[in-house]
Amino acid sequence: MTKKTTIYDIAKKLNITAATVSRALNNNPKISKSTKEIVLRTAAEMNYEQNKLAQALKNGKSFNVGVIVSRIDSNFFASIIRGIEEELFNHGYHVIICQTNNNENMEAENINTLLNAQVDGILMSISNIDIDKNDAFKRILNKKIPLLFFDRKKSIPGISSITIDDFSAGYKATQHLIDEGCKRISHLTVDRNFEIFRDRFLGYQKALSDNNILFDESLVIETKSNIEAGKDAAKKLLKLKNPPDAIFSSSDFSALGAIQEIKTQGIKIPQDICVVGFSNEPFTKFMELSISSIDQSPIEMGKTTARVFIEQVKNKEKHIEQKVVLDPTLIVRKSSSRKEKI
Amino acid sequence: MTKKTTIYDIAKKLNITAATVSRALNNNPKISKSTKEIVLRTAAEMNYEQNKLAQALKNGKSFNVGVIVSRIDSNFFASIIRGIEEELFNHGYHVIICQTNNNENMEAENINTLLNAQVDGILMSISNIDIDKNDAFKRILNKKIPLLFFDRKKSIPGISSITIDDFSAGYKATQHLIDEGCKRISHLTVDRNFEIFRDRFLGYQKALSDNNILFDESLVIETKSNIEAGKDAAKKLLKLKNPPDAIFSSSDFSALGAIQEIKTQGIKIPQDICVVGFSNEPFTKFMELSISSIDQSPIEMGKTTARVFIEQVKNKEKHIEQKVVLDPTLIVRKSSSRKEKI
DNA sequence: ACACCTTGTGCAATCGATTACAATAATATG
DNA sequence: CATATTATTGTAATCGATTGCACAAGGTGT
Repeated sequence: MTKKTTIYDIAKKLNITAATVSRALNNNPKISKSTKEIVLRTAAEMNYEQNKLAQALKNGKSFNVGVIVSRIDSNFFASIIRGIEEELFNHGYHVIICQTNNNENMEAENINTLLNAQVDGILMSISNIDIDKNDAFKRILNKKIPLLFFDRKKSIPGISSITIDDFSAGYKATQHLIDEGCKRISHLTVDRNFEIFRDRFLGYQKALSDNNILFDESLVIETKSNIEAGKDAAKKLLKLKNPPDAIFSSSDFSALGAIQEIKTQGIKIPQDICVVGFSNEPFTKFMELSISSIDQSPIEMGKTTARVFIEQVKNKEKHIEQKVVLDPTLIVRKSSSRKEKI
Repeated sequence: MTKKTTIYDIAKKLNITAATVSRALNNNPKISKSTKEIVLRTAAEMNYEQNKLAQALKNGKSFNVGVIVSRIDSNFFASIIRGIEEELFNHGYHVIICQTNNNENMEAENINTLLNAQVDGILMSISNIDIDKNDAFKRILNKKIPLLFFDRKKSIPGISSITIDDFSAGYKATQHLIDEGCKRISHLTVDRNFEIFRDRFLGYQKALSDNNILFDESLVIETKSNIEAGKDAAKKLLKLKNPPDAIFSSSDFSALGAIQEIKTQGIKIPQDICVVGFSNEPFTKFMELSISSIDQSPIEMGKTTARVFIEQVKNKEKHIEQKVVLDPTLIVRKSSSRKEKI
């Protein structure tokens, strides 16, 4: 008796039609109360469980949503996914996760398999920039299922996105450093071809000019987002004839690397150099020399993404493009607190 | 033309049957080369993509696997899921994630919805202990789909599990502390009703007795796995007439809390008190006073879990119970290195 | 030239649920 | 009491792909 019971089994047992059973289970008003009762009771007795697959095939709705990120074992993405899952769960959706490892081919492959699996939508943080040539994207757009970008977006007409205001984040961080008395502020970025990194950079630049500080490209270093890269960047900066008195990094990891290198060289943080990171990774708070950082409220970002998706599913017709921009929060900690706020 | 093309569309265009198209696409040897060629070409031209849902309904195989954890935004679980996803992707499976937040009802609910979604297997880290009364489990067992436990398991005949050797981990950590010269070793645990915590405790006990150190229950504190709890535990311990000279914590977070409290009280680590945590959370490595910990190689655990699942799917008949026990690694860092190894 | 075997396709049922339309029974209306 | 109306249930097609069985055409052997 491992065979699962279907509505046909119930129908046979009650000498009625599968159609009636289906209607009774769906609480169709056309079915009499007595029939509904007996069907429900019998279904329970027979341990009936709806086969979502059959249902999905019939209605063209799988109640599965694909989420694509570069990697899930990053606190930022994991938190976003947590938010997405929690929100979608309440609407009966399941989350299928895919990782690209920043590989363009994986991205395309994931999109394709998700589409074949008939997901009802795809939520993704884009990993590469030159997607246009990639026709996996065309497939999504051809199907009418919602596509949403979170965090890393690409500007495509009609496609909604949920991001934080990276420009504002860059501005806030820089302004804060200026407020702490810093004059020569360096910026560690990753790749300014990406909107998010360019915007952070632009915010940084704007804050400088708003405070009449001359922008100096030699203080900007493009580097990877890891500790080693941060150390290397710090080494370069400290070798300058006129080294910086602050570092605003687009990554907590390179910020940490920079801090380690700076301390190794006997330079004091925050007295000699202030440091602000980005993403509010858990470790920034735990350090003895806690690291100031920009919080992107990833769980909220995930929930918002999910909510926008739900909206789009409900209003199939009005495919309104939404560009939700969340406000980042600067979290000031010891690495940039000369004034003993904390 | 947003309508997706099916094998029927291809069939109509070529004046053949859908059956033939299906066989051609599946490279069935009964189909002539010429037919195969034209079918494949036409399929490509028409942008045909297989509807996995229909296929799943027919074969009873969805190629979806459910993964249930308490929360995804924990480095440990996220890494496991990363491992699972990477491994299963190569076999064409997708991963559906569910979170229970350690809520027994959510656990049951997730299992039920996953089963209704016709997943081909469920991989989970169990969150509550008294599952027996819960009949969601019976449903899994009644269906013949594989159920696997990772990390937190429950001993159920016929059910495989992938865990680390928690006893060995507890033993190693304790032995290490003893080797560093510690005599009064405290243990922070969470809930010894869980196998994993009990085993760590038992390993701790065994190491003590193997070294002729008297076990003292007053040095064992059951506490939550967070920083505050760790601080509180440390306070209690330091108030003892005879305080410990080492702490082995079943959680990196409470270890961190304990460290913070100990330092606040002006006591030196590792000179006065050595500390070893558990899980090798990323922050343990980043701290200036880096924290010794037990690495559970979560990615490997995830991959192994996925592999065992694949095996079970392939040998449907031989439902061999496997109990894979991975070897934990003690990572010695500053918090317990009196001998300046690092 | 006839029985027989290959090879390649078509026919039709199936997976499980949904739903427009038809049909029947029950009740109401004049 | 006949007809109109309503309440319920049944019939059958459909979603898209798979597959056992039947069948036709061509080839082989005698």
